[in-house]
Amino acid sequence: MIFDAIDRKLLDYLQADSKQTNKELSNKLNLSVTAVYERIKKLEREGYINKYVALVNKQQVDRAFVAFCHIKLVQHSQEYVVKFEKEVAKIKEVLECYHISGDYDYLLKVLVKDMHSFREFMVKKLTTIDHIGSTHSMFVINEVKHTTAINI
Amino acid sequence: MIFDAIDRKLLDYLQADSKQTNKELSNKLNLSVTAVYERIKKLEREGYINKYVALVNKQQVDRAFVAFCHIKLVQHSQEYVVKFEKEVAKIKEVLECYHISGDYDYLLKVLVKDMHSFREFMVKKLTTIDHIGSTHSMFVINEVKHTTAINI
DNA sequence: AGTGAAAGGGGCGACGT
DNA sequence: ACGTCGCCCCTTTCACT
Repeated sequence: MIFDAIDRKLLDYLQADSKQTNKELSNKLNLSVTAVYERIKKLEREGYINKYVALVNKQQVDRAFVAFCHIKLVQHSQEYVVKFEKEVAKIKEVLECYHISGDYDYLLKVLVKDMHSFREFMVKKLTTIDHIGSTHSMFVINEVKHTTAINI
Repeated sequence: MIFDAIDRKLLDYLQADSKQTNKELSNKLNLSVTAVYERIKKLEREGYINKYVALVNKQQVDRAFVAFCHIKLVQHSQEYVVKFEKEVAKIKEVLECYHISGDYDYLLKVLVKDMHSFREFMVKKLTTIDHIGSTHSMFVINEVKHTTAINI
């Protein structure tokens, strides 16, 4: 499949604002509305675009406290790993979880209301998962940059 | 302003799929189309919804290699901090940058094509920024969970 | 792949409850 | 705050290039 400079621009625009009309996009890209429409459908069909979502302001919904948690398992057997990953994915405060290289096994991004809620999260949710060896938490002091847009 | 259970559900639906029509949403919420419309406009107006975006499949656009970089500055003077933050925000491979507590000052999320591109990124982009003391990189082996949706 | 016209549906405003 | 009505515009398809 062809993926040219126009497609790249289109993805750029859609990653910045998916509510633009095809007409607006057609102006920016110097194409007809139908051409834009066809290209977008192609990008969706071929899996370039996963989905369209609304991004919520975390301060507004009382989830302004962001923490990253490093986690080490006591053992790395298949059984422990699978179980941990299954359990952690269920926790709603955990937006992201990565199996990573380095001193720790996992890195989690956690969103809660405040430090008190974080304590609750640690005690009642995270550390109730079996086989966790040790954890190390880092708190976000300031969000310098945060985008969902991949620059292609 | 009132923010009830229906608004919560609405945000939930829109965070999962923002391309749903108000008609579909009205069915799920047992409301009229206009009521849904008014509520969404209210959520946008009050800043609950920041924006609507397309989420791109990183494997499809050759950015499947994800790394987290810890960074320590040589000094923490206002000048160094401001300059570092300004420079790092400009780098297109850096999707996220957080000022954090702990041993290191910053945590970066970096998206590149492969290990070779990562090296290029480190040598040509990141470490050319002044005042960086030390860095520590962790590579993502597996993405266990990754969502943009905040569970309210 | 791109264009333009035509049909169908949804966004959005006015008004009513 | 929610519901009904109606217009306009956008999405989507079709025929043609």
